[in-house]
Amino acid sequence: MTTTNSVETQTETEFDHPCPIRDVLDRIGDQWSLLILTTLAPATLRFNELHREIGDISRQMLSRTLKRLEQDGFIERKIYAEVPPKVEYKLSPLGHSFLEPMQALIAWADSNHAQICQSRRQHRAKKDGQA
Amino acid sequence: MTTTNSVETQTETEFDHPCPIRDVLDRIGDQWSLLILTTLAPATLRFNELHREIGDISRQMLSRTLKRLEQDGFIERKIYAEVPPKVEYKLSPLGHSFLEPMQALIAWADSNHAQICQSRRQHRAKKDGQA
DNA sequence: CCGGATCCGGTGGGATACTG
DNA sequence: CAGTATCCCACCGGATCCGG
Repeated sequence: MTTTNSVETQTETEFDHPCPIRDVLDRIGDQWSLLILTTLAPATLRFNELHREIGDISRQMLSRTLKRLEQDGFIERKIYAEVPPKVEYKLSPLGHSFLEPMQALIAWADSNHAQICQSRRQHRAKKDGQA
Repeated sequence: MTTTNSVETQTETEFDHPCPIRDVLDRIGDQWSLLILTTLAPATLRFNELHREIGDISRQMLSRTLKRLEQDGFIERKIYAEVPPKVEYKLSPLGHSFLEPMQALIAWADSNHAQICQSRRQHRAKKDGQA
């Protein structure tokens, strides 16, 4: 196993996660990262445009998630020295390349979501029947 | 946006998540699901075999995650009416089909992990330089 | 307009002990 | 062997208020 969380009791876990897959998924698996990336895929957007576009995200989480995505190199942030401030976000080449394999997964999710829901209902039915 | 978490104040969120991608990622994005699936991909395993194989997972989480994966139809569980008990876990067809697009993502993570780490270090360096 | 700071609840996940 | 029950903490994410 490539886990090895052994010694590092650090609260950081910021860089050099030993397992690439885990590392990537930890970043992408959160509530918002992927949604932001896909929203940003077709267009460069400003902060509040993004906020309106996504709708049900708090400004906090948007800000926080954007920062992480930027740190990880998925998106690029351009600040215009204007008043009022203007900040634009866009995907980096890395971000775009990430979305390619991700598209396959998204397509899979779309195709198989119904089956998953059905499976859940069946198990739910069994349980209710027993109880 | 397809989020619509509107009314459902239920603690469950068990079935019928409106957004397929979110739904799938919520299940798969946790610490253990994917690791279990990949471990189970090449071989059918018993509970404790799985436990040893993964190593740093608690039995609780193993049990809990297996149950969810089974409910969602990713794995199948076969109980042998023996003493001592014997339970085998294997991927379902759905589970196998899921791993196909997932492989692409795993490959991507492997290829680009170094770049992500580097990007993190650069940002870290910037911050430290300023501070 | 673009966020940061703070508070606070829900949940993921570990440790341990117990059951069938 | 294959789990469950309980406790407990860390962290994610929402709400709100504040600053540049």
